[in-house]
Amino acid sequence: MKIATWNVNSIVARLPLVLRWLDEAKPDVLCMQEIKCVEDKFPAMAFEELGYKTAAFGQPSYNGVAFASRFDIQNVKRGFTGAEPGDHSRLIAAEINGINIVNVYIPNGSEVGSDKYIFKLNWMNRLRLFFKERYSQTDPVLVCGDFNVAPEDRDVHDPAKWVGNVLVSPRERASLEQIRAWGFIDAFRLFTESSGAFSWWDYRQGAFQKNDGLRIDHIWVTKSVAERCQSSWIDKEPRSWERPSDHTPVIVEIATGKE
DNA sequence: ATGGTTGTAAAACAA
Repeated sequence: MKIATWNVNSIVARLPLVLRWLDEAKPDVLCMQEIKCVEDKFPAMAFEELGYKTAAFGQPSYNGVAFASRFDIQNVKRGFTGAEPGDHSRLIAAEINGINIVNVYIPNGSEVGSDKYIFKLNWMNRLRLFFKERYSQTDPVLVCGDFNVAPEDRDVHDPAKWVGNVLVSPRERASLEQIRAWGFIDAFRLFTESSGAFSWWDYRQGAFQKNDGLRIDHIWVTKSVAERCQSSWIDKEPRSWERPSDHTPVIVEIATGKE
């Protein structure tokens, strides 16, 4: 079973690339972030024509998360429990083929110390509590998405250049580690220890051509899922296509016993 | 370079 995560940066603008990638990479599940549209505008039919069911949680213009899956998408949960009006659409969870998949778009944070930075840290704390209240560490749980944090310096092309910036600041990294410590393992790091593997490159300054990127998109799994992970990798190719998202897909292959 | 690029949506704002 192949599960992928991709911040598509507008599903309406990116639909041709997303469909092309689904056709070529053939993941069983694609978790998307930044769909940037309400559910009514989500192009569900285009996914159905490729054999994918969908579930989306959107809002106008910003944020938004969605699943596309060859398997049934069961027990869909949109947003945190106790969500309030005006909350961003940044989390969608569901049970897919026996795995509890939580698809998140963690806030960017803008600048260290800003209101948006505090909002990011608070949102990450709510995410930590979401796992605590909803799942057990022995459950098969997979959380993936645009975490907007590079966990370590080896996840940054030029760490010195990023000191003092969001995505790498110590408080964000500590908050991310608190989430991970509930019971997650970074699936990508089960298979690749080296630096230089990134999932996002800024649109500016030819960052992609210089591989001046960050690894901020992640797939984390609980122990029972980790034991079934067969491989995990980043597919850089869609970042090189015309009119790309600034992110590229991260994939994990999980044994289900049905293959 | 207080710039640079892209998306939404129609002027800033978010990333």
